[in-house]
Amino acid sequence: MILSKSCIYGIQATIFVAAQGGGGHVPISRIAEQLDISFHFLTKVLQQLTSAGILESMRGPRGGVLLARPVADITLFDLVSAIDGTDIFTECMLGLPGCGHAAPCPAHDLWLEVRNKFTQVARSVTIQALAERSAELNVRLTGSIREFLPTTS
Amino acid sequence: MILSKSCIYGIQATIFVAAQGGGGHVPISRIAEQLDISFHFLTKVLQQLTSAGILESMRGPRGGVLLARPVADITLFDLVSAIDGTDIFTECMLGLPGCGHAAPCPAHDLWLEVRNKFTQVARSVTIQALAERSAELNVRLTGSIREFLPTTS
DNA sequence: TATATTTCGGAGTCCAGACTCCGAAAACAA
DNA sequence: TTGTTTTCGGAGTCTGGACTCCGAAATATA
Ligand code: SF4
Ligand code: SF4
Repeated sequence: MILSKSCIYGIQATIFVAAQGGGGHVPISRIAEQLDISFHFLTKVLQQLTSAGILESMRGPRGGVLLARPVADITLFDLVSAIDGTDIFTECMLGLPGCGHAAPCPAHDLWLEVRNKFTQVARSVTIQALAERSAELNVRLTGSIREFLPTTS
Repeated sequence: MILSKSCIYGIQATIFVAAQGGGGHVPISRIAEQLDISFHFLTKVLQQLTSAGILESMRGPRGGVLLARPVADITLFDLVSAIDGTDIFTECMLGLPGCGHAAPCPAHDLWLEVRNKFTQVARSVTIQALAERSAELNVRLTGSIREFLPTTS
């Protein structure tokens, strides 16, 4: 898996919050319930996003989290960086050690193209785009594929 | 890390074997020593490559492993598939579940481009290309970067 | 044949990521 | 104020990947 589970949960949750319209705070318990993620675990992931300035949180009744910035201003790159770090955008995908210290291996230019395209895509995909689509078809965010299968009963 | 440690070790070892010219069997103990990899661990990784038909092994004195196919015929794709599996070439890099069952998310086409480029590069990079270069500069394969630094003593 | 060398195969240890559990602090509502 | 809701923070458990260890099987050489 390219991205960690924490990261995927963070992305899903952020999309969900964005799709709620931003009227008020969304309690983490509801996000966890809707997306079928462990509440306690999701709590810690979203704490990372709040401390990264992507979400704002409030405690108490009617508390929860909301987006700290405009939806069009939050990209996949921001979320991945905040949770998994930026290594994935800077490391060699090949993983061979000792890079950049001597002449590059023959695959270098090709890998660089892949990595740059990867980064460029992550920077260009906004939460807004993802949220609009996921609002149309309310699927894609829940881990279950059962709802896509025709009901035989 | 995109590729597992096992996979990276397998790639490094295969390059090393290829760089030896293919005269005879190369003992795993020597590969492990030269590349600074745990011998017992590397043994298991190379067993995967032999069972995948990429390497051939022989026991006993003057035993070891050698390439089962021409160097120009072994690609990174082969090695990664044999050790880490093909998931990385087929999965969504985003990791969102439920894919392909309903309309794709807005990022789909972009991610597909990245994944296809990734696969294409992996298929086009041969062990021959990597081995030639690593034979020139005998570095790049050892994990240590000490040898790249100027010796002050 | 006897012996040294080397891969083969399985079992065990160690650690980080994934996930759980519990209590405390903050904020709203009655 | 009192109680309820909710995030915050830390500590604990579980699992798979990374790595170690040991004995057995195979093979070349003397
Ligand atoms: S030279 Fe480039 S492609 Fe080769 S191992 Fe280093 S970063 Fe990766
Ligand atoms: S639709 Fe495409 S990009 Fe979106 S989650 Fe699925 S595979 Fe990934």
